[in-house]
Amino acid sequence: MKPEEYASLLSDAVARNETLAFACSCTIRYSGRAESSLGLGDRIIIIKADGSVLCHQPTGSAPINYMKAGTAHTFRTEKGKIILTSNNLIQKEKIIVTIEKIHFFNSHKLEDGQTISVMGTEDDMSDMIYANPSLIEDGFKPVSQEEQTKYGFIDVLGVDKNGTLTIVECKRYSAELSAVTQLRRYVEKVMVSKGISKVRGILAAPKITENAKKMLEDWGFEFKSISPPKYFEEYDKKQARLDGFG
Amino acid sequence: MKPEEYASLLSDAVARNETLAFACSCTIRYSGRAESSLGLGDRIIIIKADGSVLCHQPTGSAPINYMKAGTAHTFRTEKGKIILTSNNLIQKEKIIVTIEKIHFFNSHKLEDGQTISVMGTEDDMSDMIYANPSLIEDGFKPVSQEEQTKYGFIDVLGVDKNGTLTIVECKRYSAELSAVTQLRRYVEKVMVSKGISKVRGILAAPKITENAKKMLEDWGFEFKSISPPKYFEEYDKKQARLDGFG
DNA sequence: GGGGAGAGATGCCGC
DNA sequence: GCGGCATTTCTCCCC
Repeated sequence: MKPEEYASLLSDAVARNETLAFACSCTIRYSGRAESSLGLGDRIIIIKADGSVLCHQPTGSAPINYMKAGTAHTFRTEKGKIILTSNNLIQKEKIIVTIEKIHFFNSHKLEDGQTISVMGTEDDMSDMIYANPSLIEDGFKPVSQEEQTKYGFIDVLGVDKNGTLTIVECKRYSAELSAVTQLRRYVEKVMVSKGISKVRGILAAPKITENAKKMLEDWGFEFKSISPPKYFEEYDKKQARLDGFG
Repeated sequence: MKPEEYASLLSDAVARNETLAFACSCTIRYSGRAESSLGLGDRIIIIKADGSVLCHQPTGSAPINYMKAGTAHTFRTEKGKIILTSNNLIQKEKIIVTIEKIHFFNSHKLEDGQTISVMGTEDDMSDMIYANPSLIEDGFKPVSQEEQTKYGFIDVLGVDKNGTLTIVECKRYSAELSAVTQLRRYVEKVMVSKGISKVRGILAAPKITENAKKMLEDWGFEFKSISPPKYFEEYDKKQARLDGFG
């Protein structure tokens, strides 16, 4: 197929609000929040009906170039090459793809009204602690969840068995230095805003790095090893033989 | 085409180490670090030669499900449906895609030896400051870049015109609360490790949020408005009429 | 729309 | 491999 024919084929698919997927040999240039340049090679390019575009190299899971919904796309030809210009006026961003050869192309009108449901997040973790406070320690009583402060959001605010105000910061993965400074920020803010001199800080996570643990202890805070809940995992152990998922 | 034929077509393409791109109506289930479930709808699925897989809904720029390189993929049929099972034993992760209908399919062997070059990053910003220290203030002299400390990496370490040790933390976007706590962590660490009571902290970014500015000032630190450098932007203003990029 | 924080973050680099 | 951290982060939620 001639470049001119491909260009109008691609243009028409975009005009019909279809989702496009094609593989090509191309160079890519981006200018916007940052700037990038990529030499000649094979890539997969996807343009969605909402205008978002993704450029993928043949390896790796992250796109090499991309633009958000609301981007306008035009195809033209120049010296036997197809040139895709993707422009987002609001974000002041632009991608130019100079295509030497198209390996394959397809497009289709896609429909999807579903929303993903995810379990095992940090929210689920704080829900679990709120519902089962002894996970933190005996006598711990949650007072509020997602407490708003000027200096940030507190995951779980509670009182320990001695009546001391206690702030719990949850992390679903290994807690690092930034988790400790985050906790410290909340503790300091609560001490000032409530005029209390003693506030406990607890970092709840599956594990913590060495440096973070040191910094945590330097500040008189505590670590409690807790993992986020996973519901499917339990379910799947029982259902593995029924639905083959496990 | 029959489901069985599609299943072997897809299997063969994976076996030949090609990159696959197909659109289908499907349900998706994920289990691994967390767990997710997605009902029936149209999606684009890409499987790369390195084993990485991406599942995209028809809108939005982020994949709804994905797995990294090293994932094994098998296609089989069950009750007229094609079932893709993607398994990563090392990461203990699994995706199951139950495909009702394939809208289009393509695959191709892709080659790409290029590496992207990005400009306007935080590194470029600290390079710029190191090369042109007066951007911070008159008399500022950088001492080292990317100074390693137990509590993190300092972007630019320098001395001001009065000989006071000064730490500069760069952000390429708007500086928020976490940028202030990061700077504070470095300043405190340097004060302790070098036994100095007076260390200046400067946050260099295009802009800063209201709350971050307050916290910054509460801690006696300073803000300096600096943006990351962009080369194409300048070039393109001059070249706009020559290469059409601008 | 801005701000703050999580994410199945990802990817990079350093030790 | 872990750790610390930037990212064209993206996305969500709340003010």
